[in-house]
Amino acid sequence: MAESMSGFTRSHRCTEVTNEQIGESVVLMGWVNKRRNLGSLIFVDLRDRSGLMQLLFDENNIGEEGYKKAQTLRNEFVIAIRGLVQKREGAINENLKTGDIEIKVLELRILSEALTPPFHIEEDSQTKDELRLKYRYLDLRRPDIQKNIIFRSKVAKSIRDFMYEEGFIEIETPMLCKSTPEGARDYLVPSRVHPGNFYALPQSPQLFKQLLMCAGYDRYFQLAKCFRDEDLRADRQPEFTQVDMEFSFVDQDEVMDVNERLLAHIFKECLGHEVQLPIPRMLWQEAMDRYGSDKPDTRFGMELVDITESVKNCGFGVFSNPAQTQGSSVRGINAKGMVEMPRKKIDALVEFAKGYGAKGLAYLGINQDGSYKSSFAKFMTEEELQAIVEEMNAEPGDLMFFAADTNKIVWSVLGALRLELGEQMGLIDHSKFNFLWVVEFPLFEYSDEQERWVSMHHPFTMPMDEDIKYLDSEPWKARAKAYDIVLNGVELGGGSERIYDPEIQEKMFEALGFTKEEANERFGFLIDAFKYGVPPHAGLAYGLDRLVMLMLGCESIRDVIAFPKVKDASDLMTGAPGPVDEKQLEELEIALDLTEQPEE
RNA sequence: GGCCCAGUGGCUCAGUUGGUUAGAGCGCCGCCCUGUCACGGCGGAGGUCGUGAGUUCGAGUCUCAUCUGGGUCGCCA
Repeated sequence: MAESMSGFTRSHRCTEVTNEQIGESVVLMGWVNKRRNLGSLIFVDLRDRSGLMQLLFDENNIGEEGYKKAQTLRNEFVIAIRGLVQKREGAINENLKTGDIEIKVLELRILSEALTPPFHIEEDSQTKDELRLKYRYLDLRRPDIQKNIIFRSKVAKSIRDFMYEEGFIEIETPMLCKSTPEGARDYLVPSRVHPGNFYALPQSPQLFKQLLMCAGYDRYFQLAKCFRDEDLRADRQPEFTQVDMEFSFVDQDEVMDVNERLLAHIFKECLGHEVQLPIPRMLWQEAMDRYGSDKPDTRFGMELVDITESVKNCGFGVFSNPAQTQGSSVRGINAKGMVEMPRKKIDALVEFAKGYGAKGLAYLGINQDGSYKSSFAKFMTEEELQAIVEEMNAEPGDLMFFAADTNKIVWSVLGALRLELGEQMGLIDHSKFNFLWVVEFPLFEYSDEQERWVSMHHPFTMPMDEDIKYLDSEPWKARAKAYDIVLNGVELGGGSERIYDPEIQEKMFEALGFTKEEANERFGFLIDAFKYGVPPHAGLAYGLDRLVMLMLGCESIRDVIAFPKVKDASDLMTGAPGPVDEKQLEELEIALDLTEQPEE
């Protein structure tokens, strides 16, 4: 039977009580973290979000009835106590912030009893995710998760402080939007009032923030919930939070400047870490050539080397054929000192490479005696091999891996292999925060699925001035005034200058294969808005979840989201998504046509 | 949609080449204990080995299917 807390007013959180209060009366409330019953003496570690405080129950202080009640305490009971702060008689617990004091309890109320939880409420839980997420409300009690969630709040506040200071206005944009089939899949919301019509949940507030610039708000920001109906990853959830911002009357450099200072502010404020400014910039092309990735992890080297020229005429067809093909290449990375890698491990890396589209992965090791250990040396002359060794800057003891294919595949394979080897070889310093701007992205990329050119960023991204001429004829050559901010090989955010010239916008739509009617149907309101006076504008958006994850060194964004979803985008705790009543569907005039019968 | 990994008391795990009654630590329950803090001592309960087929004299162990969770490729303007 739950007792009332009436008459009790909490005076402190557990770790807010200090030696200063010795002799004073305090009222604490919280959860029983641990009880140690010594017979005529009971110790209880009381837990709240601040930490732990030891309570002492002694029949001489609390009386016979109170002591009996204390004997019934179990883990996770919610209690309120009144007592006196005192110095510990026994040993001091160095592991606790409050390790040299305790509360001599004079009165106990059991506010809520608790079942034995299905797993221990403790730091560094080894419990399966499945169980943790089903009982997320218990998982969230764990001190390390609480630390993460509280830290996230601190980051959010730090962002708001900075943005307000810089003259940004926080404005909310709608959750119920118009579906625009460009980009990720939309989450759809049926309209009751307009049967057969649907809202879409925003993938980002992109169009609204551009309209806010049209409307003269000058500098806008928002911590915006965004939704994408795509498959999940360790760093991807179907709903996530963006730090979204847009500026008027600025160019790329000013956006980058403000954001560098924002990042420096957050890291200083929340971690006490100094971010070295300015953050280095790298061209997209350079990032791909050197790291095989548009989000390079610059915490270690092992860069890609292009050996296309030197294998053009070699006797190994796997190399010479792509080397002679436009848009293909042969490149390698050098795993220094790894020639002793067992064959089994090498084979595993070959399989790993195949997962990224490679047909195979060639390797060349130089033994200490100068002889080769290689999958292809027998197809080449000594001179040809020597040329490769020289280009790769290799010496005895090294093991090189090569990919030969289209550039796209070569980059993707070696980029992934580099990260894998970097991790395996322990080259990555996990205490580092390496920021990097990647700039001058291609404006378009070819979609094999849609068999047309699509925007790499979005259709409102401004081409680089000197590349506008390519829009009609050679779109693949056009670069964008777009920039990504990368931290430790993770894409933190991205942005661009936007098109505000209707002529260029029209050319963009043409290049993307939209007819005027289609463009009007999808984005008419934006095109119209631009006819009424639009300032040059640019913006950027970060993934807040990823930012917090990286700041805390977490492996998954689920560790910094209070109620995350699992791999198939369902919520193990609430069971969402679930079926709805017939009546609800009738109101929406929706009939289901399920090819697969739903489970019971 | 593809590939890889995992599933054994409440939790985390062990379980040999297929072979008696499936073990441990923690937790839980009971009794004892006045300075514990990984409290200690004694005793106890608790398992259709994710599920379903199959191979076998015999399956936690082997095969197939399936479910659940994780990672990843595709996908993510």
